Amino acid sequence: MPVQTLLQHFNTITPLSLAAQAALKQCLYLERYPKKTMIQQQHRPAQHIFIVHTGLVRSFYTHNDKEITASFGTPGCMVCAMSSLLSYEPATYSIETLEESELFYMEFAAMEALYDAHHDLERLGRMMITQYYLDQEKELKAIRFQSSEQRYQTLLNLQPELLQRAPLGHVASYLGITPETLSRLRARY
Amino acid sequence: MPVQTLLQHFNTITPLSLAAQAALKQCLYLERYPKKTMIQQQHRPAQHIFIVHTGLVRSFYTHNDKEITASFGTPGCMVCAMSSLLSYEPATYSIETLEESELFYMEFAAMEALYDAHHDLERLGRMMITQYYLDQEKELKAIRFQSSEQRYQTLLNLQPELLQRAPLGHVASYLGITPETLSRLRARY
DNA sequence: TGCACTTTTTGATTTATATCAAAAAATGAG
DNA sequence: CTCATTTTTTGATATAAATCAAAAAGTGCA
Repeated sequence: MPVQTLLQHFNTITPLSLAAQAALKQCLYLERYPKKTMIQQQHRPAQHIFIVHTGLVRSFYTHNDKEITASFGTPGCMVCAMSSLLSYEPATYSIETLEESELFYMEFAAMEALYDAHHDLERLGRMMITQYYLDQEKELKAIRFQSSEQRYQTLLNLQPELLQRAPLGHVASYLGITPETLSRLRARY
Repeated sequence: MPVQTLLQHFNTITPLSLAAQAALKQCLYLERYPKKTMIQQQHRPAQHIFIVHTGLVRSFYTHNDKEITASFGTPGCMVCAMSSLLSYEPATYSIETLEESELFYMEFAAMEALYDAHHDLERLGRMMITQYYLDQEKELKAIRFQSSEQRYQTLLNLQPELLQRAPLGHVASYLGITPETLSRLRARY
């Protein structure tokens, strides 16, 4: 039963009471989506948090009519239009599956309602956003101080399969470089 | 009584019970520091959160032996070695006053202890780190998509006084450019 | 008040990566 | 399977900003 695995995972972030776990479980759904399904549309209110169970998704936004990949989601990853959920404004991010995927989802509003009733879930929320902050800080420093080549190599070390499974253009914008530059980097390993 | 103003400010972020306010008040201290005082040293454990009451401070880290200004703190700003507080690792950030300043400070450990006792303070913590996340996201996009000149002009619009009060080199690294480039930008307004 | 030291300015050169352009390869619908 | 469309590769050129270098201006201490 996969929901149980997910709760287990949350429990390692911060211990959750049985009541909190039960309440959370009530709000979590698992669904299968075909390849190339848009599960969150730009300009519509962001409502859901997704957690990848199987498959591959990406979140992206547009800048000067170009799609910029913000993140890839592999099993275990939480993917959502974070800034829109947090600010309650229409989403600037879209999310789509790149492969057939099974995703947990829950209403963000439901999560917020649970915060009121369960102090430990509020703590979970705090710790998760904290982790997002720390990861983003790393990303900021990578963009500022590392060359295209260094960022490419980091990805190659940490998630080599992404370069096979995701189109080059998506990976390029994720790394903050043009497809041409990534193609050339790849040519000389 | 300035602590009262600060509590008021927190109250606008999320409503705090009187008990929570009283507990928080117990942990808050106000102190005056002369210009150029290091209030947080790199490599030492980060222990405090500072909130600027008067004056000007900056937080910075070193990269390739160069100091990089991470943020400036003006009255109302919270300044801390955030990532070290959150990760419990020795600070990679230093913090110093650029002018004589009055700062509120509190032990981060005390804040964490208060989280256990006061759900509403945990919420305050969650909402504050959330705001940090959203601000950092803006910064990341500015670095990725805006030119030096655009970032300079944004600063000029939002905090023109910083260019008078902080040394050019500090502002340059804050903007992610070299002092030479900033000097040239400034020359042609 | 003068002198060492630091910061800022100005100029010349280099460089990484974007942009523009077009060919080659891959993909997918009918 | 075939053709249209999209993606990737390859090449030539442009450019913003870094780097290197040195002069000028500013700062503070003795």
